[in-house]
Amino acid sequence: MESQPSLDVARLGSALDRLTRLLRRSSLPGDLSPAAASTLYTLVTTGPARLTALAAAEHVSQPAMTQLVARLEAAGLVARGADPDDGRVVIVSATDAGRDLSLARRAARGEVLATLLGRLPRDQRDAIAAAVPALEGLVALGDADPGRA
Amino acid sequence: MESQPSLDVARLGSALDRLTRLLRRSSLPGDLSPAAASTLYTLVTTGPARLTALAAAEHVSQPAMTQLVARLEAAGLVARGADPDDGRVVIVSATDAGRDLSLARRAARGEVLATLLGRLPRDQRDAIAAAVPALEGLVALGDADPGRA
DNA sequence: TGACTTTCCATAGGTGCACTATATATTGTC
DNA sequence: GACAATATATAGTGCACCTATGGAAAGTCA
Repeated sequence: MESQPSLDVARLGSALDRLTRLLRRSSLPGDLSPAAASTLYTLVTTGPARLTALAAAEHVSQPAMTQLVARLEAAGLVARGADPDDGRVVIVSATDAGRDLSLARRAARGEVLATLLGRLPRDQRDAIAAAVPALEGLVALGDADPGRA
Repeated sequence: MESQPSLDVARLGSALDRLTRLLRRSSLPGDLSPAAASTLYTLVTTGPARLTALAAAEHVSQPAMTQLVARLEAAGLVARGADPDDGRVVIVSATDAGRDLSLARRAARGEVLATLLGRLPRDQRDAIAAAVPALEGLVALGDADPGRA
């Protein structure tokens, strides 16, 4: 463990956890479960996907994704289509309403974050801004290596 | 909104969300639900508390906290005690086993984070280290103002 | 071609964990 | 000693996940 005194992973982990719970309980439009919101977000940002691929991407079982998509479809947020080349697969895509809702939620969460950030001292705000690419890099590493993370 | 081009709140929010989900699905000892883990963590770090206070702190209903504490008690992680001055209240405290488990989970999550951080370029790692106090400040702001966040 | 295996999705049954509404017990007030 | 307020427990309900299994379509090979 190359533990650097300047980087306390326990503090970082705790702060990340608490910050996310803070954002999660902020009121967002749409009343979606975390998994539903994440799935919709994935569909909006990366385009249509088949059910099994979605389940893998969201780390839920395939039956859970079938149910989740059924709920989203009932809410008019996604549509199910057929693959012309393979009669088994279901192609899930976000509807216009789904896209709008996802973007609205993203914007609302951004508002909350922006409000909090605006009350932070300038140097701390700058420190967070400087860390954003690094945090994204961390996520990319974790996604690429699901075994360890 | 004083939107600075250097701080994309949407990117920050997305990165935080994905990072937390990454950490959440990493295997931790104890098999606790997120709410249970958070409650145990609160008890370990801030000491014994009454049921209603715990429910408020964790943002769940009082019956949900009653159930949660019952599960934690059955697992031997917390103990329920009486208040000598008020026969109605239940004082919940972490047992030694609960304290050990919570610390072990915190350490395990730190390990995962440390592993990921170790594979990040030095400058990015430094950027995250520099942002830790600011992230903690953000959490403090959010906790102090539950209305907006 | 026809049987076998694989892949993709749906359904069934069960569980965990949250919620609202309500009951019970204790405390403080008049 | 009623009465209101507070702290917790119980009942009933619903959502969202899981494993196990079923059925349909596609690929494989004698």
